[in-house]
Amino acid sequence: MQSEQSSFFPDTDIIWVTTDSPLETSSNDRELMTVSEAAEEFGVTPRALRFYESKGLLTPMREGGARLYRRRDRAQIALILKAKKFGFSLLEIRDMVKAQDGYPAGQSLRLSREKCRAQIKLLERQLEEVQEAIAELRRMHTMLSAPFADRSSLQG
Amino acid sequence: MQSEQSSFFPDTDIIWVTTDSPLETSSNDRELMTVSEAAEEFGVTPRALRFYESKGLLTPMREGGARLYRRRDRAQIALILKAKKFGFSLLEIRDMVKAQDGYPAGQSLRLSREKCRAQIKLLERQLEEVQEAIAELRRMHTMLSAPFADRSSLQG
DNA sequence: TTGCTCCTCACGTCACGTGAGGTGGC
DNA sequence: TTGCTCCTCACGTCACGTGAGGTGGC
Repeated sequence: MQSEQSSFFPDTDIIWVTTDSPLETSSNDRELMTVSEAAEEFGVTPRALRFYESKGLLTPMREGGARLYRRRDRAQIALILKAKKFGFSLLEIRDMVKAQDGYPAGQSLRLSREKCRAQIKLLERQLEEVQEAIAELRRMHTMLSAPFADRSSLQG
Repeated sequence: MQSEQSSFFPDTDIIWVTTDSPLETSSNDRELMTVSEAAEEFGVTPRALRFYESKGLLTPMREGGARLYRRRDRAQIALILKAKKFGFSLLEIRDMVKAQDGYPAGQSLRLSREKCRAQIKLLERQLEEVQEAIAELRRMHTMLSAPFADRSSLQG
């Protein structure tokens, strides 16, 4: 459970995922926000934010039952969405969130270089799949629609 | 329910999705195959094929309960997987499968040009997302891991 | 009889969507 | 009182995964 490392040089096998600015995605620097406001802010649904919370990714304030999202909660949301974009599951993200606790600078997700590499590989494969699909759909769209039309006179 | 069209020139707003060869993906020209054999052939699980069948996408032969996949069934599987790669849902694919009934050449999926265009747009958006994610992960991987390391001396 | 493949339920998973029914403040 | 947002169940969706329990032919 203890992680003994050099006190000066941090673990080089660990990458800390951060957002450039705590709230890079918006100019909104309000102290507190409701679910629907925060959801709106990040282009997700209130349901999604409640769901992330139920999975332990988020812990907003409460005021008589109602959720209130502080700046740090919103920074956390930004990190979650970034990790999701990277293709990580909510379970993986939860672990990355938990692992940020010991980190002094606060808002950042712990990610091993190994896992980073693996994720790049995974996304690269996805990329190829999508590129192939687009190419084929374009070819089909360009071609005459009917399969018995003479295709030989057309370039793919 | 009736589709009245020019009898000579087929509907130009319809694209027929086909596989280049009935069984392009394999050199296996056996008459009949079991679930696990067919699944193996296409790199999917037997469960997936049974699931597609339960959704009305597939109708293999039966021999005393056991499923037997003819060449046309396997050609159908190839079409389904192609459509899946294009990003269509099984529900959409089912409709495309149903719409192939009136088509004389048999194995092909009906797809409107409009929907084809929309799908290309959708995949293009996906592509950008994935490309951005890869770029950012690569940047992070290249950079020194710690957020308090001096990044200014490194190019992204 | 053992081993292998096949089968049909049927519940689990992942990331939410979608009502249902109820509360709180202007 | 009406209207709006908030809340908590809890079931639905999509594309399968994963046993559970049973059958059939070599």
